[in-house]
Amino acid sequence: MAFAPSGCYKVAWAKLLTDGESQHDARSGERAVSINEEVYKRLRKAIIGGELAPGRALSVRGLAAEFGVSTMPAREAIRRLIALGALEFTASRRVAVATMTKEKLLEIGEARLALEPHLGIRVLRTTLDDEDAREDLALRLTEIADSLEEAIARGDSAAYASLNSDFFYTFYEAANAPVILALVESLWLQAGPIMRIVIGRLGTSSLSGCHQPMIAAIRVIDGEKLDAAIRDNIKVSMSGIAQVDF
Amino acid sequence: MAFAPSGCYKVAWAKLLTDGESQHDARSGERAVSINEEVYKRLRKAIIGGELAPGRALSVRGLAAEFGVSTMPAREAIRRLIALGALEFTASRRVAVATMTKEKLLEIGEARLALEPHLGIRVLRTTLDDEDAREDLALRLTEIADSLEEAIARGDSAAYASLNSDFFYTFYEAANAPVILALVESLWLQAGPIMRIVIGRLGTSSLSGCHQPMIAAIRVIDGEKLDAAIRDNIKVSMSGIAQVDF
DNA sequence: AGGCGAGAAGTGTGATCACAAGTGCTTCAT
DNA sequence: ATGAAGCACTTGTGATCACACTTCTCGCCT
Repeated sequence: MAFAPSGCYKVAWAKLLTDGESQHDARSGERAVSINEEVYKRLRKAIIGGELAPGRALSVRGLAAEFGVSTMPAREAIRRLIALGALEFTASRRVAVATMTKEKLLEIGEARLALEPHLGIRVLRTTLDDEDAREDLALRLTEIADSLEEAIARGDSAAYASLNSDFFYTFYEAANAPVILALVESLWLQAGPIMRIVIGRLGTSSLSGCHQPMIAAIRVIDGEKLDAAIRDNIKVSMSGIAQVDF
Repeated sequence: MAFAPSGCYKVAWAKLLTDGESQHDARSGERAVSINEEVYKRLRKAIIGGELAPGRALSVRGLAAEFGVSTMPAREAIRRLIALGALEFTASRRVAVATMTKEKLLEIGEARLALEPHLGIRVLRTTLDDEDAREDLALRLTEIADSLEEAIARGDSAAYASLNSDFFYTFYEAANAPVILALVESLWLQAGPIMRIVIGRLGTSSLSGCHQPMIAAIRVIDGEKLDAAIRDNIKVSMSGIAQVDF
């Protein structure tokens, strides 16, 4: 009954719904985030992490049942992700994870190349005169990169996809650029599902060390090197996706 | 009762709700678009056209009443526009047209400069070996540009804002790049309201002839000239906005 | 007369029900 | 056994109601 009408195979991330720290509004009542926001965030994480295959059917009622909520929050979360291009309607007006086409892939790569280097430069700019913040960021990124290397060594493509998104999220959030970040997030939401499949198919071995140049460029505050590192990273990802057939 | 709780001044675009060709599904039944889609499209048009001032309060029930629909379609349209950054929550969890800050403005300008030239190049590419399509596009753009000049001559900033968005929409849709277009659309949705105010304040006189270089570049299929024309246009718009205080 | 508190109206959010349309499965006839 | 017709179920969409919270206003008390 994994929030899809048919097929209904139990997915591993179903536990995400229960082990998360959501329901404890009894905790000092300091923050009352809406239910639909919670549903949205978890669904988004699942999509960016590639835990849902492209074309994967979703349904309002199924998602609501899976999250133990009413249909309304599930509806709003789904509509929100549709607006961001992560989900889409099938020919019969049902909801599914957006499928990838060669054209869409080229567009996503082009847009990522156009936008993400700007985030990188902004990270350097915001941390320019705050060495502590810069070093803290580098350390956090190194930590994630280390975990990434472990995932690569294990051939754990699921962990890789999740950690890879964590890496860029941590990095780009430091850019302090919510508008551009939202655009990039939309792109990641669209690329996440197929990315996960590609990694699983091509293996993680060729991805070792991909993130080190970025960290190094941050440490030495070299905008050109950072720009090149980001673009290289995007190109590697996108060319990897392009190798699979749709 | 213009879909806001207080203030409630009658807005000119209220007629948009009634004179549109929405309800006639009796017409050959070829297309049954959902109500929320209709509400969304009209609200989006109003926002991009700058007919709603930044900070303008909206409400689900007010919008529903204005459109003569139930609260559900209004809700979904509002949530969708929130997801795209056009609307936002106020401190008291009410919905309003997103306000502009200097930081957001810089980000929007940066993103537009990063993305829109790509759409321009794609327009040239898609019409490269189809002179008829290219000339047709140029003619349609010229038509809009002529109307724009009339609006400028009249000092009609409302018509200018609407036609200007029509111009770019017509142009960018020819790029056949839905993913990138969606990103740009999000940026326009965020810039629309403030843009309209700026035009109204600074006047339309300085904007004459802004669109001709783009049309000319299309006709001679000159990518570099088109790129420069687009960037110039964006810079003019953004510097205009930057002149006003928030 | 002026400040203030209680109530009324309005808000977003969530839940539930109704309905048309689509899907797939069962079942009956050949 | 195989085909198709019919039915049961699921789907998205829209409508309506309930509820907690904010805001505004009108009337009351000092």
